[in-house]
Amino acid sequence: MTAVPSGGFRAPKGIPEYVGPEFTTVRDTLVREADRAGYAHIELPVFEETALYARGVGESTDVVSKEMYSFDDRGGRSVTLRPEGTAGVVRSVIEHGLDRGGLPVKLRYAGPFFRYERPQAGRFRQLQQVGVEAIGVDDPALDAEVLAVADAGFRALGLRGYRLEITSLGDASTRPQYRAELTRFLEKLDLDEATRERARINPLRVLDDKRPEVREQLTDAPLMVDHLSDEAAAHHAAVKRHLDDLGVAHVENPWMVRGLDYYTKTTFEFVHDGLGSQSGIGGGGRYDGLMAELGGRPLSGVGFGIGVDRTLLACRVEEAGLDTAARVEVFGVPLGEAARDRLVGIVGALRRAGIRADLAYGSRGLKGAMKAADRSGARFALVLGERDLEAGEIQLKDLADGSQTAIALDGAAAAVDRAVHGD
RNA sequence: GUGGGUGUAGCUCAGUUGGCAGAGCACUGGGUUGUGAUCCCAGGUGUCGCGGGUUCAAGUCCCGUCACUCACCCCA
Repeated sequence: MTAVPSGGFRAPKGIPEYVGPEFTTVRDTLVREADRAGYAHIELPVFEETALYARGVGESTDVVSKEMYSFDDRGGRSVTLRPEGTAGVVRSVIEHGLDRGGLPVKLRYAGPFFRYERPQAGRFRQLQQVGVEAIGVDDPALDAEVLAVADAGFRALGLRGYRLEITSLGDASTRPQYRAELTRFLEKLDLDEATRERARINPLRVLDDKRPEVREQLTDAPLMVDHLSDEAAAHHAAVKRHLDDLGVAHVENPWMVRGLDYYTKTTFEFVHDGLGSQSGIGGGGRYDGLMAELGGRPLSGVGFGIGVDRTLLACRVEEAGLDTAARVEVFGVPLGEAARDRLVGIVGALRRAGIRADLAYGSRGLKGAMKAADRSGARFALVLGERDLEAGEIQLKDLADGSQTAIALDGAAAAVDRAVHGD
């Protein structure tokens, strides 16, 4: 990274900044697909009381136990910068009784989340997510819809090099027995102390260890998908059938685990292979117990979170979805002060007409101003000098083919409007 | 939290056994005081990440530190 002069400020560690249109293009494309499926916008607090996450996300998760930005506010209340979105959405649904109307409640959100982690490629302390939640209906078709919305977002960006991995984490009726069986299996393995500790906290977590020596030992591990209740198994089969109907490609990955405790039944992750270690560009699943856990009615929900930062990285890797739109459509090139004064008014009129326009400020030479026009991405340059002022004209130059025509100064904005919109 | 790698111009980087701080790109101006994207010419602003040490001499060697980065872990 570049050196900063002593005394210079820099952004806090692990916090990315976005300059230019790429970030919003990715974020808004993902959001648009949720809008199409009828998800309403919800704007949530960026911090909540700490207990919400401790209870909702789960004390045993790494996110809660060692990655939260928690602090006491001036009133002595412990608050936490939101590490994920689902707990906040569920809290809001309960608090405002949104689940008393028609179900499911379908909401989508976008914004920054915070986790105190060691930064890495695709891993930030302030991460941007787009997410949806559909609460109140336990229907496998809804799981499939959520997955289809995420998939449509990635495809709308032109992404192709990702896959959807899916599995079921079962429900409360058989998970405890499975968990006990897995624990007995893991106890027989040759594992280091840190991994044993993880197994004690949550044995499922060990299943997706990436180290080859651990993976080898896990090939015969009991899997949740083989221990599903009849209901969970039927749900899982139905989700996959709906995905096939929707044309959403997916692969079963029975070793996949989510790091957040609230997931049940359907869980999934979108994986991109071009990103190095942090390959998950989105993930989520169904949560049967979260509403009740947070004091609401015992309703099931399903949702996803997509990492906008990682999706942006994936777009760069695939060179997809990031056609940089021109900053403006028309660029004014004045020669001299009188021309500049007149162009300021014309550019203003163009903007009022809904045309994106800019002009060369300062005292640049003609050549420099033309260069600026070129860099702006504008299709047209409006060149105005003394000669034109005397003739009552302005030069409209098509920067794509170099052709130039004189148009009357009076009503120039309307003429430019016609040229921009194709005659 | 653990383990590697790297810090030189706005960006990407070169810099020999320790001996004058460099290139390309970008930027600004000019060639053409009325025309961009091509071409030619000119122009540089760097605490060589920071602090200490060794040396006649440190971008270069040593120690520390900070930052960035990759992997583990975790997850989006």
